[in-house]
Amino acid sequence: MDTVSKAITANTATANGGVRGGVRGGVRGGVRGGVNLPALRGHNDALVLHLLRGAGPSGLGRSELAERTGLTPQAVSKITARLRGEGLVAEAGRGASTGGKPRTLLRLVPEARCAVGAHIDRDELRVVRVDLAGRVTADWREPLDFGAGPGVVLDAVADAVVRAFAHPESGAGPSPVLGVGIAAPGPLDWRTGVLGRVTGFPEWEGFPLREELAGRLGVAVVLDKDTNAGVGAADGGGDFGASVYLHVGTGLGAGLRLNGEVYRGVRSAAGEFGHQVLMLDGPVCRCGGRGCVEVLCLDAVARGDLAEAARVLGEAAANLVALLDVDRVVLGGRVVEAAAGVFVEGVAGALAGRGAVATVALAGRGVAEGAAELVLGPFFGRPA
Amino acid sequence: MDTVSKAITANTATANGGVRGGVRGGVRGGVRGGVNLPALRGHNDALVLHLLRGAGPSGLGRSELAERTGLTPQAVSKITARLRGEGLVAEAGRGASTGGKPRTLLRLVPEARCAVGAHIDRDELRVVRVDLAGRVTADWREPLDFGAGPGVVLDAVADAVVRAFAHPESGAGPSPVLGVGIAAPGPLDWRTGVLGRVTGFPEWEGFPLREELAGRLGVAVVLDKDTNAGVGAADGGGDFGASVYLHVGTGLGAGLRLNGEVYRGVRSAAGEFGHQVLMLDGPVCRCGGRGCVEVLCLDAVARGDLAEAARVLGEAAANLVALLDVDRVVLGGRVVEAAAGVFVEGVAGALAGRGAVATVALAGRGVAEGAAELVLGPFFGRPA
DNA sequence: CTACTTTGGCAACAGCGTTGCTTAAGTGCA
DNA sequence: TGCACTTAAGCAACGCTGTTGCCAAAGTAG
Repeated sequence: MDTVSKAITANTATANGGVRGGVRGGVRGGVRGGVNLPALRGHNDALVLHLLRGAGPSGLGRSELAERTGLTPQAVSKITARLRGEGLVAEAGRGASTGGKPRTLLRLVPEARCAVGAHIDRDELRVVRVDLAGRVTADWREPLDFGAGPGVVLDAVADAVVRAFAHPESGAGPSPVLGVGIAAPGPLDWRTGVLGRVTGFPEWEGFPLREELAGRLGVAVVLDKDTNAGVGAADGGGDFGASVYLHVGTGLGAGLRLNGEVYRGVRSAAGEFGHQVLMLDGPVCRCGGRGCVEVLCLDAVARGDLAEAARVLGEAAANLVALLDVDRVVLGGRVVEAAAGVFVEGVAGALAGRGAVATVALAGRGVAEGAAELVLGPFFGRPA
Repeated sequence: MDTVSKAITANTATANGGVRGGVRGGVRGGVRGGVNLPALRGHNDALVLHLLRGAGPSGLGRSELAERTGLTPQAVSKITARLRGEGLVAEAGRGASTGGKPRTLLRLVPEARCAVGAHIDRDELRVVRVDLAGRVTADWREPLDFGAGPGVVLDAVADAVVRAFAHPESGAGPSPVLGVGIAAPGPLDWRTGVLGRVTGFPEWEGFPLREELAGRLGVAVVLDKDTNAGVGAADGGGDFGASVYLHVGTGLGAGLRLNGEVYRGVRSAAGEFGHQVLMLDGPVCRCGGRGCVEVLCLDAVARGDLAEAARVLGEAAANLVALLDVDRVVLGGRVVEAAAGVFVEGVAGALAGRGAVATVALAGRGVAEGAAELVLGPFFGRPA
């Protein structure tokens, strides 16, 4: 097992509440553990890779890396030499001189590794293959009947992912795969990878999707709610901001990204947005409550009053922005996509003066990209 | 400057967005930086101290520390030897044998250092001195007119804190002070320590409270909103839970604790709870909005309808619990304290079946204790 | 052509946790 | 009482990390 496979496997194990030590990015993360030299090295390696990823193809000089990491230039030289040896980093020409020897620029080699992301939706499967820079190098799309149950769906997903494994990178052959990220309808337990009671699909309750797929595919698999993958994709680069992804489809859901990390809550249940009460003693919702955003918003959609639906969504979003001091609100889902302008305008209106901007998610494969980011994130040192 | 002063000063500097490296607990934290050997050592030291703090006076064996940190027993021996040399850790007898040599227990020495916390309320000042275990070793209370402005208030706070500095620990003399934590009415910028526009007290806007106090006192000062200090105190021990502190006083505010850490948002403005809209197009609130929790709840209180106030508060709390997947809701503030039973019952009712419990905060000095915890937290490796 | 500045590698070093081994201090059984 | 076994914990040597001191390389500025 090479270093990278070990890293992602161990990281996944960490996500599972287990092992630590000796992994790239092993210092930060949920488990409050001790740090030894391999963990230290993994952290610094991942940090440098992360900075180079952010710099793009033009790259960064060693001295800039030193300044931004707080390490000495000599330490950066050693770290980058290591990473060049692994093929993850390459030289990218020289920068402009600032009065002395011009710096040698370094860049991430995006083709060195790749990740696969899959979005299991209620009626469709989307799979993407992305390189280390997060760029989509191939994508697939096919109909899927989520209600057909675990057996059928698992076959379809496994087939599509294996196809993605074999897909050649631009020019050369396929890169080593870091792992597979899966986005599925919630609720589900992110730590164990077991599905919960998905509304309308009781046959999935308790199904260990992550474990089953990992067994079939033989690589690390990370499973998360589609809304969490969505918020990860919508704002992949930001280090510390807070953003919210609001999904309006058959229901309303939210993905939260706080301090630059997806927030999942103590039971993986965070982001329950649809049943926020917005009108005390209002109309009865299918959840049994009264005056939930979902019933107010979707009823308005059903009546054809999109402006009212957007206003309701905006008010709920404003609550969320005020409570969590959020930067960005990203809207997505089929209802929004069908009338993006109306919804963005309505939400932006409610958010006026609160310091947050409303945008609309790129339709289609965004959630699948976010699923791939579930794998890339830990590789670049984000807490698993 | 001794190691500890250096640690807390540097940690405070980190809170301020600046320096890193060579500090206790230097590995985790907001700034995503490189890790060198001193930072690694600081992290492991802080981690061991944290575990010993949680174990209380009975202490922990070296092998348990090894297991819980993931480090080797030998590494733990070296670390604890260092900490014993600094007087922070001491032996605490022997544990029961499990078939071999019984383990030598180690415990935190709470008197080795101390911290001071101050709660600046609108009409009262409370100051506590706490030891490393978080126990209050002395507290003071005096009337304060926050509206008298920065000059008068600063004098009063500085006097009270200096008095706390000199207070002898039980038995021996005063312990070295790690720093001072200040809780003040929000809004304020936690990173810079500058106050914002506090409702009803325009003369405080833009006042650099943290800097001014640090200059006068000559020690590290951390400033945070009273609600953030409140949530820190309410659940000081928990490592990973999520809890919310809801304060009902002249207004409604919330402190959020997510993944075991106080969440402050991108502009230090998180926890804006009072103006969550709970009744679309409801009664007009002083904030200009309509149907905010604050106007609904406080109007009910004014009418003497505490049950309705509690119900409204409960519904808003339920929104928050659902959205953030929170463990615990802690209620505080004078309105709650005046009728704790009614409010706990009302909120607990709304929370039924959501997996969160409602409790009431210890009245009085709780926020000041939380302020002291702002200083202790970084010492034990919590992100500053 | 001659300073001067900046970059970045080489070599020696200090300090971290780890490994291998030894000693200490108990339990359990004959 | 004696012996084997188990667990705890320290000593010494070690490997590997980033750091420091030094020097060569490669530009700019006059």
